Amino acid sequence: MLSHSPDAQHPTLHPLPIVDIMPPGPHQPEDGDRQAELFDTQPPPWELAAESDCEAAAVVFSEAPFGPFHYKIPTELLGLIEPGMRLRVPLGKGNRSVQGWCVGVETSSLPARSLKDVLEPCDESPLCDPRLIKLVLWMSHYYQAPAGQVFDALIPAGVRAGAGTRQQVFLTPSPRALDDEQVDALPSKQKSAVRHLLAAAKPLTAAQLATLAECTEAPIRQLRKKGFLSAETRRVLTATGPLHSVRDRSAVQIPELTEPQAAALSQISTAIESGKQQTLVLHGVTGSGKTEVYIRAIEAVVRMGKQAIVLVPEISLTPQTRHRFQDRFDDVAVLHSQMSAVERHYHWQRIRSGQVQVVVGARSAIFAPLPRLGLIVLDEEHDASFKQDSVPRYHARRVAYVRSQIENIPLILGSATPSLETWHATSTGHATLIQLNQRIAGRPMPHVQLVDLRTPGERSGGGAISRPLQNAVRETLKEDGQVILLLNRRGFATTIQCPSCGHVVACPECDMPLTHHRDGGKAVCHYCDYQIPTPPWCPICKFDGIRYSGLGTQRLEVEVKARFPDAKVARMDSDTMRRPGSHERVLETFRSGELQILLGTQMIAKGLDFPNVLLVGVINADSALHFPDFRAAERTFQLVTQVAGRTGRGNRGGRVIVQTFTPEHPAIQAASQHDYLQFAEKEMLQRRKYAYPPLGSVARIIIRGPVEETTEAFADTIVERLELSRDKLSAEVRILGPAPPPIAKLRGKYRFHILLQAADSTSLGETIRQAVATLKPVAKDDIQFVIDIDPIDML
DNA sequence: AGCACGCCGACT
DNA sequence: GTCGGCGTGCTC
Repeated sequence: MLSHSPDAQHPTLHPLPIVDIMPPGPHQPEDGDRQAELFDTQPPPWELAAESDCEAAAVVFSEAPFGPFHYKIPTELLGLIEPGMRLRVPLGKGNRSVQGWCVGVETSSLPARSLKDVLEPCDESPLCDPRLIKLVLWMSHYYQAPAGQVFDALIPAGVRAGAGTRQQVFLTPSPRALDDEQVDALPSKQKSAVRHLLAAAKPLTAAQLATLAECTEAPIRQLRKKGFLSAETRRVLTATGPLHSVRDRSAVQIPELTEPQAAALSQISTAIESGKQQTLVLHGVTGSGKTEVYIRAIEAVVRMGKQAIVLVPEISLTPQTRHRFQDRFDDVAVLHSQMSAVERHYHWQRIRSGQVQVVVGARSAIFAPLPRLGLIVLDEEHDASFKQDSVPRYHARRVAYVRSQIENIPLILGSATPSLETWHATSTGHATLIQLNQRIAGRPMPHVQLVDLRTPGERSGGGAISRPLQNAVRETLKEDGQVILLLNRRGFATTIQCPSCGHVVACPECDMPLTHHRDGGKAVCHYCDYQIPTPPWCPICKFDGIRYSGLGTQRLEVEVKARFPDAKVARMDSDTMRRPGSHERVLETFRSGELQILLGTQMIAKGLDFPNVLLVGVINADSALHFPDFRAAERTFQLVTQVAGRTGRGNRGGRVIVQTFTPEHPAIQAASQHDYLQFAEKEMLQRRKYAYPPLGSVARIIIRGPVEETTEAFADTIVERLELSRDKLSAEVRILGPAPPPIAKLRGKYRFHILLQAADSTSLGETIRQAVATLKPVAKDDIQFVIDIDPIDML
């Protein structure tokens, strides 16, 4: 790993650059000094041999040892090797040949003897330009992931493998072929072939030339042997078939901007013209027309001859979304998850060649190699899918910010419910706030009614659907309207809530809800492992029917079908939507009006625009609220606000019913009043109290192994080392755990996690880096650990 | 990850 | 005495 093995043994070479970029949020101290120290080690004696000038390539690998290691560029390869290419190099005692990524080429005085030679380049040209390499090195450092693995995340596998391409031999006339006398002396077939090749004025394959000259390949082989033709091998695209379709744009209607949209656009245009990095937060209520603002901003960028990236949550990448952009720009590359390796490679090449104006895609589209990037847009920036849950565990929002810094271009973060990180950045001057407070066409926000489930009369016979919601569904169906019912994620975390007063049993140290353990009468905190015996009655109101369980979508579906036997119902959750395309099929049926009730988890809360949805019901707002995660209130607010935004999109208005045991909770109150500001201010106080982000930094280390005891013991040793490195750095870092996470056992492995908190991400990162530097997974017990910087959930 | 080194037990 | 177990460390 780049940062795990600082280049201490090669002080005569430049250490790898670490991008000096501060994330958004509170100001963080410069750490240049501390980083300089990392490289400031005495050279080993074997390095001090006679020096001579040479060029060296710094190389990182995707597998251990991760490097960076340095290799001499042999004279025959001078000028052919550039940063961003893959190289084949010898590694280890046996000099086995491995592939690595070149991250730098340096001319310096080197102990030439001690370096091995690069064997060969694997690419004709770099797969990554210097700015993207800078981004890779920043990610590798910040997320503590091997740089080689970051490259693998950056460059699609299809591109690395050259999917859809083939090595082909191309023929060009050699000097001898230009000599008319010599050509005239050739046999007729050969003469004709040379003439055709000269006339073609471009390199041809043997097969092509044979067709042109109406001969077989035999005369062409003769010509090569006689030296009339020279051959070069090139990789070319051989895939056939429609790789991208062009849409008919003649009938496209361009909507007029509302006044607030025009005002927002003019602020964005100023930023674009400034030619500087700037972060703009477009806070627009659901249905306020943010996408049209993005499109206009991108049009301005395109007029300047530049290009843009639009990132959207995976779930929003529907044909409708891509058509909105394809309708307005000549050349849009849409990167979606169901793409084949060949398609991906094809679009990647098009993007890199500079012909694409706009790239639309999910998380990984932030790495699109546009040569003249002028703007990055992150729509629904609060969405959790922007965080990758495998190495490198990056957040596209932060990576987008860093890329916008490297490229020196504006970044637009858009949302109806901005993350508190983003919100906080607007109050510290790291970002500029732009508001869109009104829906387009003067439509009102839907009315939100809270149903207090603590009132016994509201619940009907122990079911999930209260009397008011049941009545509302009935009325809506009678009016030929459609209904969306939202049920929160499946209840694997069983929190303990009193059905009488709504109280939730929480940890005194972390303010996290305790969850009930199946295998004993214990209630446990998943942050710090605080434990108490499960209370038999409510500690506040003494009610003795305290409950522990959640509710599943299947059960709800049965209930809905029983109560509304005449309605057509469809269920949408991760279980029923496993097959690609099934998602879109259900939505299409719903749009057509064939279905009356759509039932589902969060995936139905986002971005759907169905004018006939007159009622949205939230079955259990509390299960998200009492999830053991410091972002639970934020999630609840976002969820309720977003799902409420699915109604009132036509001329018939719409309403929302939210069922809850705690209607007085600030997140639920604020969501019911469509009041983001109220929510953000209240929630910020909570975060401040416990120094949770954005008022502090959080990291998490997950340890997993097949045996519970040894896994926990390893977690304990990590904690010891963390404490040691914290004290050595005199960093103010709070270390919690190890504790069992909400998912304590996954795929047969026991899991533990350690949580770390600090005021600034630098000291937190450094504490982990040093603790883990010489630590390796216990291979014999099959115990592994993962570092998650800025975790987005704690499962 | 792979490969060497090295330090203890069972064999020709 | 040596062959071989796998714990530890290094790979430019």
